[in-house]
Amino acid sequence: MPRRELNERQAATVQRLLEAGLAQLAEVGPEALTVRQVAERAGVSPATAYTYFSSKNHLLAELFHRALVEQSPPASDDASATVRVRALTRALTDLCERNPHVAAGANFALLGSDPDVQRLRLRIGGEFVARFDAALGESSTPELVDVLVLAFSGALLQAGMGLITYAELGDRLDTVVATILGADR
Amino acid sequence: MPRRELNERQAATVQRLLEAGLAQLAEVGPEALTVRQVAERAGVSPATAYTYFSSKNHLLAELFHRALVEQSPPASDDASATVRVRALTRALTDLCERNPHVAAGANFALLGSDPDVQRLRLRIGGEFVARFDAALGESSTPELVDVLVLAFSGALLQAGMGLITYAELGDRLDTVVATILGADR
DNA sequence: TCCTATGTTGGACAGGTGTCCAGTCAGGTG
DNA sequence: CACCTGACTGGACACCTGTCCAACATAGGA
Repeated sequence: MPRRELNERQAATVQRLLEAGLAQLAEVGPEALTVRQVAERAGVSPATAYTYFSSKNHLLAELFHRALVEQSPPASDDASATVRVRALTRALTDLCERNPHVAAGANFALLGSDPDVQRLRLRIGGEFVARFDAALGESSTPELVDVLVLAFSGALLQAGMGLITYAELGDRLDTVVATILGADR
Repeated sequence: MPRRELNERQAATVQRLLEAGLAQLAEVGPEALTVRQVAERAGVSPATAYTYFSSKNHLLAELFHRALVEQSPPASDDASATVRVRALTRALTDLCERNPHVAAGANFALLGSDPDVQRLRLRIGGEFVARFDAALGESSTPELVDVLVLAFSGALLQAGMGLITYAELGDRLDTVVATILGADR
């Protein structure tokens, strides 16, 4: 499986698959999306799609991962940690709000046991930790980062399950951040 | 679909299905589990299984829900809210630790869009909220309950994804609870 | 005793997943 | 120019899910 070191032609194929995945996701949502549809949309055979993405979950997870890393974290230099962390959660929830299907797709895709999904899961988790740590700045402690990341994942989960909308998520997390950091600093 | 008001015979069938589900879950895990295997194990036809459980996810979610409500929350009357909340998280993580397959099953089952799953999701979410609220006692505020439930779901999620073990979960949540309640009360 | 409601069955169905592999096709190399 | 390597194809495969429905069995009422 040539998942490393893609040549130009392969990279183009992957690109087309990702774009087709995005389009298909927006049209039919993550559950109804099928790998074969995406392949057809990308003008590629299903076998080829499975050459680059080991599973539907892998494809969905990759779409989320791309969206995440393409959005660089806000470089807020406000004096208050609360403000900086809120800027971060806002940026992340806005991302989900703008791409609700991608977020929803990631939601169940990331639970898969496929090794490729596992890899992405770790990357995404690490990215969250790094961003919260950076936002906390000198206020950062392992405990605070941990709580923030856990609460944030929990919030994403609830949004993914449809208990709250991604729009409400932003406001709700403002309160959460205040509650966690409020008395503490 | 007679999902309400089961007569004795039906209740017995459901019971056998749930027990078979539990056994199968312990043997092969949530992903490899198939409805037809469970039906066979229960000595029942697949069609019958689908009469009572609208999907594999529904079955898994029901197993978790039963485990949850069968375990009554600890009636700790310690003076400190932190201690009481910790007693609660301990009880919950112990439950998951004793039934890791059930917890893992619930983990992806509860993300499903099946209406029956949705119903259970709300019930389970409500149960968490009620228990945290009770554990907080007079210290309870909507914000605190919210943060605790979010962090707790996030933690369950991470455990379900295999980032941490259910055993570590207990210790980790002790720290989380302290961080959230620590300065605040 | 017969009859009828109702729980259960078996098997077919459409559609999905992920795998496999012999075969095609184009571009760079000798 | 002929060749070969490597990306891509297409179609079959095993197995899953969830649905449907005519047929069957087995209670309890007439």
